[in-house]
Amino acid sequence: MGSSRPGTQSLQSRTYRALRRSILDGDFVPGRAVTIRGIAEDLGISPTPVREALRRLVAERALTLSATGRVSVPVMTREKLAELVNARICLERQAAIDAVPGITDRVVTRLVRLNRAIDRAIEAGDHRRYLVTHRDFHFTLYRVGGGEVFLPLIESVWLQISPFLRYTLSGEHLSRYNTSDRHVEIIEALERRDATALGFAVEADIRHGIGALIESDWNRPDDAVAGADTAGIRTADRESG
Amino acid sequence: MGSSRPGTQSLQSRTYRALRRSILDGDFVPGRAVTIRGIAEDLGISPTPVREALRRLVAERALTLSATGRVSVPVMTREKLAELVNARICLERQAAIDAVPGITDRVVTRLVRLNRAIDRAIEAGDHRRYLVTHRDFHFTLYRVGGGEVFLPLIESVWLQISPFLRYTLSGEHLSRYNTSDRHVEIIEALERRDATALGFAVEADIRHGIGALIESDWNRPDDAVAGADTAGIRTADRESG
DNA sequence: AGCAATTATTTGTGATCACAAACTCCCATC
DNA sequence: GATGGGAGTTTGTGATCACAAATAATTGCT
Repeated sequence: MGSSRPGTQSLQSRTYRALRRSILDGDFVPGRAVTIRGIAEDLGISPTPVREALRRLVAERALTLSATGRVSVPVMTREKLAELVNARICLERQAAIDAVPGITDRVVTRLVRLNRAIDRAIEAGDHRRYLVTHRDFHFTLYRVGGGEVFLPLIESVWLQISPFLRYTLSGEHLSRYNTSDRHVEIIEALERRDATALGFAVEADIRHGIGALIESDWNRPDDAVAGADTAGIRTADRESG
Repeated sequence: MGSSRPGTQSLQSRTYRALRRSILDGDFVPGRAVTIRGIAEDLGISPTPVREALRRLVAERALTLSATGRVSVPVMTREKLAELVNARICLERQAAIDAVPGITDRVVTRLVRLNRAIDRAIEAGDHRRYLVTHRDFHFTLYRVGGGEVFLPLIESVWLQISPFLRYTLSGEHLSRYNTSDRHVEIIEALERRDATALGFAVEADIRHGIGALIESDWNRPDDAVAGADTAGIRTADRESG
């Protein structure tokens, strides 16, 4: 329909995916406003599909909609972060446990390989690569359990946390709070097909990986980070002058 | 903006709310298709706000989007229902536990009153009133814990279960599987501010309330139910001929 | 009558436009 | 110099239109 060639996905869907990836990769700075026309111009399309993509991200709580209709990247609060950590523990522990019956050696091997990739990213100080491989590790595990219910819920939580990770996983934090050790626990529990141990390992991974950051100086000013248009997405300034 | 009077919410928002309520109240029959133009005509508005409202509900997994762009009410499967029950247990147990510190006698009194209203609805065989009061009971509890993270997640799960409840909570099922007893356990745990007991009570409520229906004959044909336009929403037939 | 091909209708998609609310910027005033 | 008001700009909203894909209806053939 519309002016799309057969086999090509809808513009709104591609826009959504591009924005979503940008958010997960940490390109979106909390507090900044995202305008429909701004993104539409950057992508060379009309505002219509952009509007829908943004509304979808708002529905998934990745972006917030102000009372005046402005879409912006949500600002993290301590209370919200604590809730998000709790939600991650709830959902991901269950998703991991549900995955146990479907775990094969092949999956474990892949997780081991991903874990090495995470270590390499940390060693190289590659912030973006760390995010991608870390995300891949977790969702590779959760996808085993099938999960047309849990996966979207977990993705929503990750989308809400991702813009905040930009502050915490940069620079020295990247090495300090690395989650590799806990991932080893996860892998060991998987090799034993031990659901209980896996649940504890996942909880420990989340709690110590992100939960430990609740009390750190994560409320840094926006100007500490720049270059938010890595994926061709422009985020308009909110407060300037 | 647009042609809305000041103080009036956007058309898309009101449309979303109307559709959402219809879904939660069980007016949407699984398997039926919902068309943008159909709803727009019923509401006397243009397709634009309806499209966005539908996409938002799709994002919240209340409706599904087929590969051809058709929006329809999702059909429940056993696997999906089992997952939804698990998700409810995960999320709502945690939300209830988080609510304990904020519980006041006033809240408990209100829950007791709502529980009586649920009993009255069951006694009267009032299907819709049961759904409304039952929902009010649970969300009154979960709202105490604040929860700008948990509440949307829980609402998403409820939206996914609601169209299915239409089949189970009608007729004799309404009295057989009533959840009043478990609600009493919840209230007693709240009076004692006992978070652990509350968690178990919530889990038992969900597991016995809906989980017990997994094995019953819930896959009834669509023609068993009619009159899906109680809230002025028309749902177009999917397969006809 | 049963079935396949064709036509007709419905439906989603994306662009464009008009409008009003919100925001920005600038200047006058205290 | 800080503050309040007003003009200009930006931005979201909703309606309308054109187009193509998908579905439904119909026709024609065996």
